[in-house]
Amino acid sequence: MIRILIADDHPVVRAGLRALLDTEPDIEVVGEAATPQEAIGLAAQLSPELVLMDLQFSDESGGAGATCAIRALDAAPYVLVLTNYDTDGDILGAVEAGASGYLLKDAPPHELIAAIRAAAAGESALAPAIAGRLMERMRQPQISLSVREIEVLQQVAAGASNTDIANRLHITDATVKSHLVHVFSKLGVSSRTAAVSVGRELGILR
Amino acid sequence: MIRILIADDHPVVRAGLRALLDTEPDIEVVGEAATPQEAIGLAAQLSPELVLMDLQFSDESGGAGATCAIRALDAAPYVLVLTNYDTDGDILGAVEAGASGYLLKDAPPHELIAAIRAAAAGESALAPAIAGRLMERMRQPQISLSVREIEVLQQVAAGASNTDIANRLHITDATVKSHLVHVFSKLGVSSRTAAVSVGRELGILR
DNA sequence: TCTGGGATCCAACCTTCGATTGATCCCGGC
DNA sequence: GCCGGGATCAATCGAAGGTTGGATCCCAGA
Repeated sequence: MIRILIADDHPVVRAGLRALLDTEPDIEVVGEAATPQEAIGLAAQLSPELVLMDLQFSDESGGAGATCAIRALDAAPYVLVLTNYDTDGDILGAVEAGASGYLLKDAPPHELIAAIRAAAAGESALAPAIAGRLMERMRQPQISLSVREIEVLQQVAAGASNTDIANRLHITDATVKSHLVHVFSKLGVSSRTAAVSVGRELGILR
Repeated sequence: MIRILIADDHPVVRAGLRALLDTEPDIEVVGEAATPQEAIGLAAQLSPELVLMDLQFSDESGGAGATCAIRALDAAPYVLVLTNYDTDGDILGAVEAGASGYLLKDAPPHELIAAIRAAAAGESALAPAIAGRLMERMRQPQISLSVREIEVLQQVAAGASNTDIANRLHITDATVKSHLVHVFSKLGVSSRTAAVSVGRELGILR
């Protein structure tokens, strides 16, 4: 019997998961959490074998932190991330936080249940689309921006002009441009708007 | 007995809605659709009294179009939009398409069921948060971009240059600039990146 | 030790963007 | 029918944005 805790802020999704999982004889849903905090508390209290964790919570504190906290518990349950989006940043964040798997909510039920069994057995379960993305990311050399470059890029994303950024960061606009050149080069683009777009995809920007 | 059609591309959500609604004696789920096209077809075929419609479908054709098509049917069922996000653009699109109500997926079940009963009775049902937003939007001078302007803005957000956009939309860059001038003016900005930033805040961009 | 790479800074060029003005066509409402 | 608004295009010009090149500083490693 696999004992499962569901953590999702949507009552509808919780009901759906429970309905889907109740048909499986070897799976038991032992609790439901509507917030990341509640998830951590219930995970410690109920000590399930697996936590089905949503990444997007309405209070924006996110499921990644909760995943991290749960994985740090004494009887650490496995965490299977179940989310709507397959952006690189989210995936990487979840994996780094210690998730055993990453599924999309539009996955067919049998895939979801197979992933649950795999994760409960200690294996890692990635949706095929996700696995592909991770591989692709591993293949290409790490894209890492310096702190300053990220600061500049954030200002750009907020709609600031080069001189705006220069004033706010107390440097000249020549320097801003210089930082941007490096950002462009690292992200493989050649305009500020494209940089913002790629930055979002990669999870550098929120 | 209220006969309902569920339209959502997530199996989990469909199961959840069905589970929640099955407990209500006067509500019957007569069908489930996983795509907007299927939703239109089943609505015509089953002629339910109400369609629970998701706005975000994976194939990006969107639930708004389906809502419009369903409302144009002979025995037009009411459409209750049920979605994750409360961005202004989505709400307005749904209301314009003829939705009787707009609910968020994180709404508590009793609220959902109350909304279903209200919508089936021909009343309009808005989640309180949504209603507030609509009110606020009505108060401040309408910011509405034309379809073409939104298309251009989306290209800008993706990082395209004016000539890129011109090629993709099969117009000249003079026209692109013209559209952008209007966008800037409507959004109260003076650069493409700022336009993207504001566009995101207003929910025009996703 | 010194050398090379990375981060930060700056300056002089060239290109693109945005403002401005003005024009035509089409469609729907008064 | 006339008017307004959306979509289309053109030409100009100054101001941003992007390119190239070079400067310093610091730290790790040959």
